[in-house]
Amino acid sequence: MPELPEVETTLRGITPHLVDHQIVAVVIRNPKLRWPIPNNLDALLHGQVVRGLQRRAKYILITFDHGTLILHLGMSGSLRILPVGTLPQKHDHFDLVLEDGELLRLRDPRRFGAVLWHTGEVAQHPLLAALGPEPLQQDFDGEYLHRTTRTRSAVIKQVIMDSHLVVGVGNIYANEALFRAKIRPQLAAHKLSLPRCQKLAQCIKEVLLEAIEQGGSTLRDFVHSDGSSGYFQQSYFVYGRTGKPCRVCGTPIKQVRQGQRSTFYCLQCQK
DNA sequence: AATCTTTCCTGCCGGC
DNA sequence: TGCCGGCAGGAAAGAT
Repeated sequence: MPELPEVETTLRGITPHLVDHQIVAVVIRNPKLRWPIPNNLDALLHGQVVRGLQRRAKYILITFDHGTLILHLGMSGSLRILPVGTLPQKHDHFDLVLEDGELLRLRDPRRFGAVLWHTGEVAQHPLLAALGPEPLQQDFDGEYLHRTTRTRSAVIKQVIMDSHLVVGVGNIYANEALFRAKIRPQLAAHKLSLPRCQKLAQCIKEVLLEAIEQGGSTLRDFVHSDGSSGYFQQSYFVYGRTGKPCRVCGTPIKQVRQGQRSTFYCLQCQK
């Protein structure tokens, strides 16, 4: 379940192992992800040097002189740095082998992830071109949220999870941010006042930043370890806590269904 | 068997 | 009537 904080933590973990290193082989064991992994990647990348890594939304972008490798972890993907020769396990679909004896390995049991190649300006890739602002950047703020929700009659939780409006807010952090902002998830987006939009934008930033910090401390050695273990053991205020007492007021946490997703909230704290 | 996860796509709606 | 933004629902795989 990689949400933005886990993608950011992964990016920070793998970056020093990749930047300035040369690709000596690309291994595709199963190309059938959300879209097929291009079968000419080995020819494209052999001998090329990684120039940099970035994150855009939940995409990891690996920059080369002649193009960009775009990775997405989907719902179940993880990336690890391992010594060359480490035996692949069942869902290890893709490796980038480096000249220094390490490799980057993608594991993705549910195969909703992606490995794509793009030449030219990566921001213009069809998957990236229409994305909204990054939640942690300054151009995402209460004024922006207020302005862009005036025409939106959908419920606020759905709207903050819309990647055209703002990227990187998945189900867990949408629930947590709304709790922190004391806003009912089923409120129509256009009914939120400017002050409440400001509060919500701030809370989205806070929950994501705190999760990134926690990821950084709990997953410091994730690169060589068993992947996601531990990361999502952080304690939530509402997510997954149906029927348990609200950590603020004690009222049992309610669970409802919104757009095929579970929503958790406190009837007392959120209005 | 239902549920959970991400995000793109299709089809439909109402407003102008 | 045609266009468009907005919105709901569906789809993908596998573990539990």
